[in-house]
Amino acid sequence: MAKLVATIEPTGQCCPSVLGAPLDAEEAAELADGFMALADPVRLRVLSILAAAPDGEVCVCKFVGPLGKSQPTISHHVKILSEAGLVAGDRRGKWVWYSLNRERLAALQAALQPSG
Amino acid sequence: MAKLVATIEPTGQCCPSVLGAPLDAEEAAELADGFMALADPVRLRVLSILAAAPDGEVCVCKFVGPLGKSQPTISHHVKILSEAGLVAGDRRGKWVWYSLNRERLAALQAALQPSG
DNA sequence: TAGATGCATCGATCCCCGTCAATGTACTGG
DNA sequence: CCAGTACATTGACGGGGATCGATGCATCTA
Repeated sequence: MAKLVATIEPTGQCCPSVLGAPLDAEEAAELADGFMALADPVRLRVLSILAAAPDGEVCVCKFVGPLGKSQPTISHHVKILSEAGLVAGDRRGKWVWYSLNRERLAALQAALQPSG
Repeated sequence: MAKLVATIEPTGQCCPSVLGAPLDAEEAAELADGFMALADPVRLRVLSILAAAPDGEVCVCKFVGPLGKSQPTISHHVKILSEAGLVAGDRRGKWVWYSLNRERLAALQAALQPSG
């Protein structure tokens, strides 16, 4: 096995955590950017659709109808998710297939981990 | 033993999760409200200070200096956290002591849980 | 090459958020 | 009571997000 979860030390910490030591301004700003990307119903639904996709990829056109928003609005939200590192797009001919970055999502999840 | 974690069923789910089945509009809006409360550096630092407090309680006056914001601004953010159910205040004479609602925070954390 | 399709960008609009000074409210102490 | 302290609320300002129609760009197809 190539690499474990970094060899967590008792006192150490791999990522800034809300429940660990008090955050400084920079750490807080970085985490806030991540949660800001999650702070919209449309974006959360985009993520959940991606997570539920059998092959882990969804064409942008599959978001417009189900989410009830215009195509520019969907494109806007997908861009925000992309800039936040939560999704990645892959152009294939006319279509762009987006996939979920589960590591990035796990990092935000870890910031809320009770143990710190 | 009184009550386990609700007897999780393979297909069932206790709370809306971003990584489970696609979220409907209502579930997504509810989760988005929670993450919106986390999407600010000042509020994240308030939470982290509360989490790091030895007795789990911090007087509001202890936020103003370290966070470098005015007293009304701090009061504004604490109110948002309170309305989101993430903190609770307890008035004792002149002072108001705030404490962290770790269950509410854990619920948001669970919504990002990889298993669903 | 012309038209159609999928997606991104632009421009405009509306609304909400973060911030602070000023003020209000509640409690304490003299 | 009155002054002071701790916190909340108000009002105003600036900035940015959410939304959509119109438009631009790339690709496919006839």
